[in-house]
Amino acid sequence: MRSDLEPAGQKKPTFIEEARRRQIVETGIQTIASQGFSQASLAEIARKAGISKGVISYHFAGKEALVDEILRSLLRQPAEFIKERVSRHDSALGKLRAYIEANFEFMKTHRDNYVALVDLWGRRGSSGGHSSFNAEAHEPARHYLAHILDAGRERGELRQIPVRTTASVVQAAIDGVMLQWVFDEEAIDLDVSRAEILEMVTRHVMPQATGELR
Amino acid sequence: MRSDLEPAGQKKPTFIEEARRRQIVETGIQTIASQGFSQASLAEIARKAGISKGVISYHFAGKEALVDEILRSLLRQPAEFIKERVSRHDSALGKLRAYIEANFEFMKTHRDNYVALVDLWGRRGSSGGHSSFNAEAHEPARHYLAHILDAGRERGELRQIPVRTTASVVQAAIDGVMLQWVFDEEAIDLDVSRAEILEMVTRHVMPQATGELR
DNA sequence: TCAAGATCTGACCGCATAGTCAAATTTTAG
DNA sequence: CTAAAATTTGACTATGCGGTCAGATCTTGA
Repeated sequence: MRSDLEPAGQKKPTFIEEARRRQIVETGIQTIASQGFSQASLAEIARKAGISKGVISYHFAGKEALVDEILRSLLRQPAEFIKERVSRHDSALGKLRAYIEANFEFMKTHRDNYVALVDLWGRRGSSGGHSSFNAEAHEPARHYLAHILDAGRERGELRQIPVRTTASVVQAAIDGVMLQWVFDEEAIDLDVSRAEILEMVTRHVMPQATGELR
Repeated sequence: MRSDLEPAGQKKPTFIEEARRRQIVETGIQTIASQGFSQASLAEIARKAGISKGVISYHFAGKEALVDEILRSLLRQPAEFIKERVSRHDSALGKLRAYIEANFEFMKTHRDNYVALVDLWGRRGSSGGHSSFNAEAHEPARHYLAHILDAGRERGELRQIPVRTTASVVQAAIDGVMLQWVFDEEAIDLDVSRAEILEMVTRHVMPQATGELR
């Protein structure tokens, strides 16, 4: 018998347990990306994974729990990649630019992740209320960016920008392009969009260039 | 008996026909916005509208057709509002700024529209393939913005920017903020975000300027 | 080796859904 | 006014879903 309710933290996540969960999550992402969430039934995911439907119920408390795990995976992967890239730089501007570049680089190699993510954006809890998952999901990114900007502003490296708002807008530009690209891959050139955002944002936060303090 | 297949165009959309369709579409939007698409069954929409479920089937070919009409409504309304606002200006910069401002103004007064829209973004056709609806939906906005920018560039009013890409990025920033706002109304101040985007975009497209206001 | 637990199977259940339809009711038009 | 057409009702069907479960199979550890 398995239980999600261990006394304190995880007790013993079996080898098989971990592997199966990973497999099911991964297959779930692929299924959502290729057929849409509405077609991603437990039966279909199980079929694609080559396992019985009961296995999913055995390893996950329910579909809700599986989708939560999928969402966590979709958010964790790019976050880790981006943080690593940002950490290679010291200056605020370098970090900011690396943040934007890493976002686009991850996009290019993980399209399915974002197609699935957009598909899950519309999700709500079973009850009527809003799922706070999405709200909490984008907050860390804003906070992380704001931290970078704030450090640069303190050091006089950047303009006196409203860091929280600027962080929000920078993330918005990235997300917005990603959305258009998910909807129509042909219509958006990620490299060109990345360069444009980099230029625009750099102009926006730099103290001099051609502009000056607000 | 009613038929969607008239010889050429609509023949005679009855009074009741039009009114009922409007009512059902509007109730559908409210239902999706308040309870999520997954809870927006035909039965629930009918209940909220105070009509029998069969009425929906009578006036719409199926749920797919209803959702298509809802999407068209969600896209048409802001588009009309924004175009009117933009048309009041003559300069490219004026039109560009009016475009951004009108987007945010419409958002503030029509939150349900955007909550519903985000909920419908993940939709696909019943078959596996991608719904081209979303792809086609954002294209007109990009085209419209690009037209404004191009005119301004030709006239020397704006920098030599890549108009299509800039249009895409400007729209992206708006959409991205809208998304964050839909997910977490408290976390986003639309007025502040609007001002920030206006400043950033103005700096980006202006030939020189040291960052002044309109 | 072998018992105990972990994992898996496939049939099954209850339920919500989209869609149908004959009959009832309302609106239209001559 | 009245008959035909348009509209509405509510019960009905078929389908697919998430979830359950008894029993089969595999893994582990002493």
